[in-house]
Amino acid sequence: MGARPLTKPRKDASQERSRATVDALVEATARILVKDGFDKASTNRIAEVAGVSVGSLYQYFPSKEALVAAVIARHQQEILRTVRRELAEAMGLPLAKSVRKLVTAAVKAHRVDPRLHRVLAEQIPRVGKLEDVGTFNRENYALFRNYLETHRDELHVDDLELASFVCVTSVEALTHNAVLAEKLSDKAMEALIDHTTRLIVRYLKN
Amino acid sequence: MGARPLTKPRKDASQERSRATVDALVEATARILVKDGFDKASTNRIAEVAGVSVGSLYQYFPSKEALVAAVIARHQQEILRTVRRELAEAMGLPLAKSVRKLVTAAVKAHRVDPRLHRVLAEQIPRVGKLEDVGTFNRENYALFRNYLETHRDELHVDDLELASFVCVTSVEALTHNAVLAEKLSDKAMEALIDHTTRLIVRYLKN
DNA sequence: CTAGAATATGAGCGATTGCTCGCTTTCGAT
DNA sequence: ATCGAAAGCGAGCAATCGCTCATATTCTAG
Repeated sequence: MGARPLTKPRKDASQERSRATVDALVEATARILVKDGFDKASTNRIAEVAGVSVGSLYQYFPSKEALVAAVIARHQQEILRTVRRELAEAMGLPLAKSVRKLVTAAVKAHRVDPRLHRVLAEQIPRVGKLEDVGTFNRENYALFRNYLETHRDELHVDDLELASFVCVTSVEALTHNAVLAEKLSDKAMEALIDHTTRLIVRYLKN
Repeated sequence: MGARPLTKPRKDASQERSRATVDALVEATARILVKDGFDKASTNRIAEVAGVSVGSLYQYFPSKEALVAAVIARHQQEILRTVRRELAEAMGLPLAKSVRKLVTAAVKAHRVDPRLHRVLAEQIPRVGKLEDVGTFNRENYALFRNYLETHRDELHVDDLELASFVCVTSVEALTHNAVLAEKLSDKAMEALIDHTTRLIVRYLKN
């Protein structure tokens, strides 16, 4: 018993100096992850890049996984903020207009830090049971399901559960792949948004 | 000059004994990948599981990457066989019927070895520049684009390039996630196919 | 039968990994 | 000025990694 989870901080920083250390460590982890990938992100190197000793690292993070978990949490926090901001404006609009808002929101979310997002998407499955990740995805998912309920009378589909899965999965995949292409002009990006919107609206409407 | 690619076999096996060794190594790699993930697949362990010495491993594979590349190639080979079989029957049919065939083909492709497929999808990006992977994806992509050309008059969309991206990405993501859920009944699977077909057909048609 | 080519072996190298622990420095409260 | 707690340090350990190489075994062709 008492096997403490490996993703929780070892102790929390009370003084400001230590909070700066923690920040530097998370930031260094993110930067290494983006620049060189998961494998090259050793604890020694993270500490070095953060300008901190390994010992200090292990004062606040019980494992390498915990570091990555912290990076994920920070990134998701940022994304959720972005999404909610866009989402609020969409709720009142008619279906076609609001779907477009949602798609735009998804694009913006992926643009928060595309390269970090890519690495995390690839590596998250390997960071073991990471309760926050599942929670985060369910939150996104539930948010959209709730949106569908709101527009229920305008929809043709019967199974809202399935419809949510279809929409969220498609939009996520499309925006994810599109943003990672990087070399897209604004023109191309808008075309992508147009098509994605059309895809979803036609699927839902009758 | 002369920096030989790390994914090509070091030498090819001419006798049958050595061909068996190579097979055992690839098979062992696949099994470890599925059971314990990429990180746990050390060359020493692969050799051990294959019932072969590390030395023999390095006679045929110049690096760990080459091993994984071989697993990928074998898996893709199997998938391509599955897809082509289904695809041939779809070409003549009207849009609605043929799209359904294509979606079914995608599902079957993902069902060849779902758990291996998952690991590979996660790890492929890390196996460096792996020319065959890109080639494989483009083949899939081109195949569908070609299909769209065939039905051009039935379509509303103008930009076939973009339309291919939208369709392939969506269907791939939907089937991938659905198959990985694993606990789906046949009933649920059919519903998923229905919805995916509807999604694509409505998007394309006018 | 024999020689040489093909194949197989595994101890072990140098490098790197995640991480510990004894110790020092800095801080805040008195 | 003092002192305990908080924070920081970094040499270095045990484990593991990918991989080599000198040696041994098995095959095939003449």
